[in-house]
Amino acid sequence: MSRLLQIYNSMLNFYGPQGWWPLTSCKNGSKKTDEPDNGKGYHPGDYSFPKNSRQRFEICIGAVLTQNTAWTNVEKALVNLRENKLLSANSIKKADVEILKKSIKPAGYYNQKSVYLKELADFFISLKGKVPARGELMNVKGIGPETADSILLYAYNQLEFVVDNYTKRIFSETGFFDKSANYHKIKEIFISKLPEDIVIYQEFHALIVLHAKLAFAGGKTGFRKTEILKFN
DNA sequence: AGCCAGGCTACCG
DNA sequence: CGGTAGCATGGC
Repeated sequence: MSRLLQIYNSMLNFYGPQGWWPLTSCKNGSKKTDEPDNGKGYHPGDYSFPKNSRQRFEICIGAVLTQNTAWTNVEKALVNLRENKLLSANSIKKADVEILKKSIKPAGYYNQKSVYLKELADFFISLKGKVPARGELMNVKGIGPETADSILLYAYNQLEFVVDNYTKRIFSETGFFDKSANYHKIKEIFISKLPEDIVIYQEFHALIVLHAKLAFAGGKTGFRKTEILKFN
């Protein structure tokens, strides 16, 4: 077993399954899967999401809205979008851009992100339900490597490992690769050391984010190696 | 009062 | 090409 897989198993054992991607429109065990959840919207241990096209699209726009932005702010934006009936590709496509901006304002960068959401809606509609290729996803303005992989992994259950700043920071400081390693290089390292398993890809990224949030919490001072090494 | 958050684009040399 | 300023809000 690779060291990365050992770390994954330890983290999963310690924190438990995270149930990413969080959906405001899912309620675990509920028959009505398109109604607002009264909890956080997570579905730990249930890998049957997204259950429909609307949930798939919600993951896509959440992936854009959370760029360099705390998820708590994204949730506020998603609630606003829901209240304004703007959680579907068709409604965002038709939406007045000022209404759209106002809805997503809590998630920040609303001038940029409103354009990104419009582009994303057009693209989503053009897919007609098909799974997008990574390259065409990245041709959509506002979708870079991480957002593309998040969408593919969580919205389309494709085997793409997601590399974010936390992943880079934690695993470079613990010697898995150099700090200068680029996105593709880091992604390849994880892919080469892990089984080809969607659940592992989904949970590992979620666990890394959770762990990083806790390890860095309140802390300016850099990441402490002992925090990740305890999972070794 | 700052610093930070699950990045990306555009532009710089 | 690699590097980085700018984008914006809310939480701590």
